[in-house]
Amino acid sequence: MSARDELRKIAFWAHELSEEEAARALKGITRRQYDAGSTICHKGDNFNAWLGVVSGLVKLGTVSSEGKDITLAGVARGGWLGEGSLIKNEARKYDLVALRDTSVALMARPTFMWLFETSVGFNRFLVRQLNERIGQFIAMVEYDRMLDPDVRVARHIAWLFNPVLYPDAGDSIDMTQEEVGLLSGVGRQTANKALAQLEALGLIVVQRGSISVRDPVRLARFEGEPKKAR
DNA sequence: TCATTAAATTGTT
DNA sequence: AACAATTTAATGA
Repeated sequence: MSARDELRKIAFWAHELSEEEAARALKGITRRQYDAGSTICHKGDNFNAWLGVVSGLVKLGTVSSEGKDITLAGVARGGWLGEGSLIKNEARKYDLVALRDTSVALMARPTFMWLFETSVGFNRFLVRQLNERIGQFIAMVEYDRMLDPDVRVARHIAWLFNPVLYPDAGDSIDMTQEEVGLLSGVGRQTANKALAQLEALGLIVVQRGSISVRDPVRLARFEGEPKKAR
């Protein structure tokens, strides 16, 4: 099997690379397993690798001064993160925690830098990913001011299925309603109601400990139930 | 394999 | 936030 096909199993951007680049990338990647709840890297660590989520779910967050757990984003399987800290060669700004039993791929910093400096395809992927994330953050600021919890929950779930960032995510994700709440910045109880609402609309299917998306397009565009029908 | 118990998750107030 | 109901996991006969 070619290096590119081999790499494709854990990294969807493999098709952007030449055969030589893929071979070199593969050599710089190691695999590691994390149990549910375990910390992959702490804020402030010098985690010298670029991280890909092969299976499971990783939470990006911090702990506030009062010890409250703040979830900033979820990264679904297929997602790659940490290029910012790698490129700038600085300490991690957030904690990374495995929410489920999670298998990750770690690309050593020298390998990452080599790809970054030599591979056009790799940079195409990086730019696409950054662009997508910026769009997400802008949207987050935008809807943060209209506090419809159903919309917040809908967006956050939809983002976990972003086809640009996580093309291999499939259509279901293992998350409790409490985790949905943490991710969306609403209480568990609110998350519960929102999920029920979204399920009633046929956008998702809620199962115990997991959520399946039925209509990703409408879910991402969901803007709440209008008070008056249009 | 089945029954019992503990733990986790969910639905409500 | 607290409580009850439900589902899953773990244990041991």
